[in-house]
Amino acid sequence: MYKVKDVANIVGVSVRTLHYYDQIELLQPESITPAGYRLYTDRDLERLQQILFFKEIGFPLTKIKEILDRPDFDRMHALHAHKEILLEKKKRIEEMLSTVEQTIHSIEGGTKMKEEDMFKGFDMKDIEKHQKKYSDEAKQKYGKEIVESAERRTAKYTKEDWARIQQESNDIYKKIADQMHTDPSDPEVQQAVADWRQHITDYFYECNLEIFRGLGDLYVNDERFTKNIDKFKPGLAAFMRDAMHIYCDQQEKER
Amino acid sequence: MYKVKDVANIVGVSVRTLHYYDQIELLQPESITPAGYRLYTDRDLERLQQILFFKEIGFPLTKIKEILDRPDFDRMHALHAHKEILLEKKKRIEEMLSTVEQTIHSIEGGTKMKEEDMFKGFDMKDIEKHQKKYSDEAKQKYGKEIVESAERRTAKYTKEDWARIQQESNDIYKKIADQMHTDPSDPEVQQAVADWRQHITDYFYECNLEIFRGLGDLYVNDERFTKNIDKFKPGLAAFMRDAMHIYCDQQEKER
DNA sequence: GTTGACCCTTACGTTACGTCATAGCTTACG
DNA sequence: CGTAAGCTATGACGTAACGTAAGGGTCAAC
Repeated sequence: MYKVKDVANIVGVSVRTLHYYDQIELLQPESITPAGYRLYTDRDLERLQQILFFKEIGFPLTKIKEILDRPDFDRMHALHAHKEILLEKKKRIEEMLSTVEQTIHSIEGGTKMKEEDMFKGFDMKDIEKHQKKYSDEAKQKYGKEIVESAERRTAKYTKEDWARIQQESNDIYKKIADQMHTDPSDPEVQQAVADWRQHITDYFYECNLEIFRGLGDLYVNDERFTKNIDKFKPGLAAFMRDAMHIYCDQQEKER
Repeated sequence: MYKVKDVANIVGVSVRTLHYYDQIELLQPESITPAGYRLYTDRDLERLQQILFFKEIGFPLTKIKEILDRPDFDRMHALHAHKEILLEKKKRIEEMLSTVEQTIHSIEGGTKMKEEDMFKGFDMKDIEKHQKKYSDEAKQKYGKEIVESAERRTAKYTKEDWARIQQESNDIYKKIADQMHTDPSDPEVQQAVADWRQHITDYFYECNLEIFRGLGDLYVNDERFTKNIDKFKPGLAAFMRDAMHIYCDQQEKER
């Protein structure tokens, strides 16, 4: 029979932790004295030890309770699922690290990094400017008419409209960026690309396949586009161009 | 002038988040209507964008507030410090992953993994067994007398005593493990090693330099010791042996 | 019987919001 | 001009896993 502090010293946790585990019914001492003192047995200590093992590998206490309270619980499945979670977390942290390092690097490099470069454009003016770029480029390549019709349409948009449009386009970018580990011909990617073309058609101009293909090229040939797009994820611009080409090839074949 | 929902849509955060940022004075709208509506300006949006950048790389909001509120704040230092934190987290997760994978592997391998292998010894009996190992080994190498005197002493210990002793020895292991990035000759390490010898002398037997040095060798030559010690941190056993050797060399020189 | 070392419960603080609940404001429509 | 839809606001509780008092019993020893 061990009292709280004995247990705490033996396994190296705090008394508070034992109180808490008692409270959430994760580890309740086998007996209690008339004075209310918790008395733990060796069996309790074993359970605690198991709790600590699962805790060490990052399981939340609720899961641990499930695992320990139900002997039929599929530990193997739990471990695999948990591994996935850990891999996700690791990826997140690695992304953070890479961003931090890039930031440190670009400050050290004396580039001094204007904030406009550092952050994605977001407000109405930025979106307009962004669109202007498209327009100018498009003018040279596909004639004025389309562009002017686009400008007539965008001129009417309220700031709420712009917000929604921006949001929607961000979503598409993100969806594609999330699929960069697969192939540009992947059905999910192709669906997102189709959405992207539809988005442009809906909000800016009738985006035929010729224009769409040219737009894809623009993404890698014009560094203003490349930089902006690659902010979502490095390499996204090139990936999108490939996906857009594949999309156009397939559409043309279908006719 | 944007209302909360406009801002939320534009930058992709929730209204609640904006309320919260207002509350903790991280981002307060430039003006408020008579009805209490928050009105954000472009300047506010820029600040929000910066907040999101630092949040993305994992800074806590309190730090972000410091960074943004004080233009003289050393961002470079903050970034470096933050990088360290991220590296720590990454290490933790990688350790978890490795343990999870080991566990999965040993279950799959049909080894079925007895709990004694899976968990560190912790209770009184385990500690005693653990000590027995020392005793047996010591018997072969340094004769019975010392060992028997140790056993006479340890026989008197209560479970509280054992708990305290175990706790203390764990602390020493941890202290040394924490210094593994430095050299075994590092003063802090050497101090901990001295503590370790004192610990053994205090609670088990008069640990002279010859015995102490031999004990260090045991830590890497006997896998029962190695495995137990390396549970604190892989490589700890070897590191301790090196540190103990250096300690003994110095002590012998001083005479 | 009085220290001193333990033990107990209660309860707030932590992080960054999500999720109601309740209620006031604004705007478009009939 | 009334009203319903769609905003907005302020609480306030919940989350995870304890840390940290506060205030107050218990037990063994001197």
